[in-house]
Amino acid sequence: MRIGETAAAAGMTAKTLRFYEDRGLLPAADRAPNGYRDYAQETVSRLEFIRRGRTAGLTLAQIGDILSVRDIGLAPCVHVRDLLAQQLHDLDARIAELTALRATVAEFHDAAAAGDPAACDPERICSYL
Amino acid sequence: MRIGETAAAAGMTAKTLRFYEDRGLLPAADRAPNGYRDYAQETVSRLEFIRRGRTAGLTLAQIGDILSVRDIGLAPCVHVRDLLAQQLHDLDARIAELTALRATVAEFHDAAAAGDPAACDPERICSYL
DNA sequence: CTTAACCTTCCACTAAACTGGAAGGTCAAG
DNA sequence: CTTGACCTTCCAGTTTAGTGGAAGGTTAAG
Repeated sequence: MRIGETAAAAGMTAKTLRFYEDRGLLPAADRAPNGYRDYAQETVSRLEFIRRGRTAGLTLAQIGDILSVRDIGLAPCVHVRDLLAQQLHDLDARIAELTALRATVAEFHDAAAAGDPAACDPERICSYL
Repeated sequence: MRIGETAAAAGMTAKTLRFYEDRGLLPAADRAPNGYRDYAQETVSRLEFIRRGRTAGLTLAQIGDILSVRDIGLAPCVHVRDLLAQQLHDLDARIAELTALRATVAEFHDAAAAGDPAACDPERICSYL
């Protein structure tokens, strides 16, 4: 697959893939005889993993750490295991923060929904926003 | 409360509070006769809310939107309600992404933990990392 | 009455994660 | 055989969220 096709499959741009390669999140791609990057199908999964991590608020450096562990083939090394345990811990904390935030926003929403919607003219731009 | 004390209570720096004020996330603080900012106790909750949002990966602009709705006093306006519904939807999507990511990392971790930790000398820096 | 720890404003700088654009090569279609 | 849509490298600019530091005011403690 060429870079544009691969990027589109992962919902990214070709620029972003070159950037990720530069940052070490993607291994240097194979090259076609004409010099074009040639990606394997699995690259899309890798990119989707990166995207999930980004959406979750991880930095590219953190995602890179996780990927480098995966790339090693999951050697039974205490350091690798501990790194992953740390990542899990961080993710749990992040999920807890997000859940707390959701609860707070849900309270705001319920209070707003309790009011009479007819009290606000839908034709007019809301004067508050 | 002075700025440093308030910032410390929320786990931030005074610089960050001034920055948030500049960006409209904090209303302009009352001033003591000497010109120092004087914060109310509730400011800490507001800062904690901002911090939760940041940890969750929201931008300051998104957090500002939520806060401005809260500041209005939750008027029963369809637009306000819809904005909050959208925020809830976004938060749910983010929680789902994060949960999926956690599952993937947990798989890596379980595979790594299944190996024999004794196979790696804890004294040596892990050769893989 | 000076020192230290606060505070003030303002301006510049940083890091992360892209994004745009220039200058040029490749290749299938008309 | 040229046009258009790809691709290449390289370098510069943008946005977000701060951080650092200068230059100076305030106040409690020694």
